[in-house]
Amino acid sequence: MAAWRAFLSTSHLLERRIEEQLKAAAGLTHPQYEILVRLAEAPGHQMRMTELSRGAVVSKSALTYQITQLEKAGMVERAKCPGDERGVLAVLTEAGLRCLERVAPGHVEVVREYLIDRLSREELQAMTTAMQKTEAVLRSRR
Amino acid sequence: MAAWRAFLSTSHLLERRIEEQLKAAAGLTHPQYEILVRLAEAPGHQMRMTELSRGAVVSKSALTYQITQLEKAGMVERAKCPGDERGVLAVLTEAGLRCLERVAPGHVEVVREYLIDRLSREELQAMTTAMQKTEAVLRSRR
DNA sequence: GGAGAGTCGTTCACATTTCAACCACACCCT
DNA sequence: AGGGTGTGGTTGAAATGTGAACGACTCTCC
Repeated sequence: MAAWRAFLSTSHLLERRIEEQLKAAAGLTHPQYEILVRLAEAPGHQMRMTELSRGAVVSKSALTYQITQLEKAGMVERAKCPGDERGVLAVLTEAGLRCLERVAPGHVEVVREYLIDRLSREELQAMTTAMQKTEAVLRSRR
Repeated sequence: MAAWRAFLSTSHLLERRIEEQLKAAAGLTHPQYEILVRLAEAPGHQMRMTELSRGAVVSKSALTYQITQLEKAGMVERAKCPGDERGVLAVLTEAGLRCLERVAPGHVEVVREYLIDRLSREELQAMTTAMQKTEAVLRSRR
């Protein structure tokens, strides 16, 4: 259980640290940042709402809310989904992409500083496979 | 960065799974459960508010809220702190302890099922030290 | 070709978290 | 003593998260 305790505390502390950094750097929340990242990686810089919410970062309704926020900030736009009349596409705007490019280095820096660079290659490897195993199980269960 | 991605997704997914289990088993939220656990472990089943909030589980004001909820549920009581007139002690009640004892096995089961038991001894060890290192750094920084 | 079941995104009501401001008390220092 | 500073806990407003319910659409299968 020590493992679990450490995991829990660390993930919360790290989450806070990241939130703080992102807020300071660009006024973004962590969920918002994750959304931008995923959109930037998607082909055409766009993605279906449901698909986006499956990233485990946010629930469906939280996503609706966050996309609205990002739309107000001019970083994302909604578009009709061709071929599926109910669907909505979230599309990254130019401004959104630029913002992401501006913020990403600082974010990565924090993650490295507190997590990645503290670990040996073996530890990092072990943690990654551990996380991936668990992730796979959790995803398959629902 | 794959490591980070995996870590992030997994912690969110796991968090949801746990929340779901606790809610079903006892109508508790995860933060509430953590509070009960820490109180149960504390000498005299009691702890200062601020100390409790340093566990990284919740912020000060969130703690005030949660303790109020737990008080309504009869699982915790507030008491004056002898020797410090401003202080408040959160005290675990009999009912709170019984509830915890009833719920804990199920909770532990979930954590084992999804995280602990999926890992080899070495992986578990590596992950634990990794988490502890990071935790130490994060705590020292503030 | 149409009924029923499932999916998509939004909305609602509500629970919770955050941040800043606040009051009361403790501590320090002379 | 007693003023300044710090700490402990609470509060209020605002932001965000959740789950259930909804309306619109698609799909499947007869």
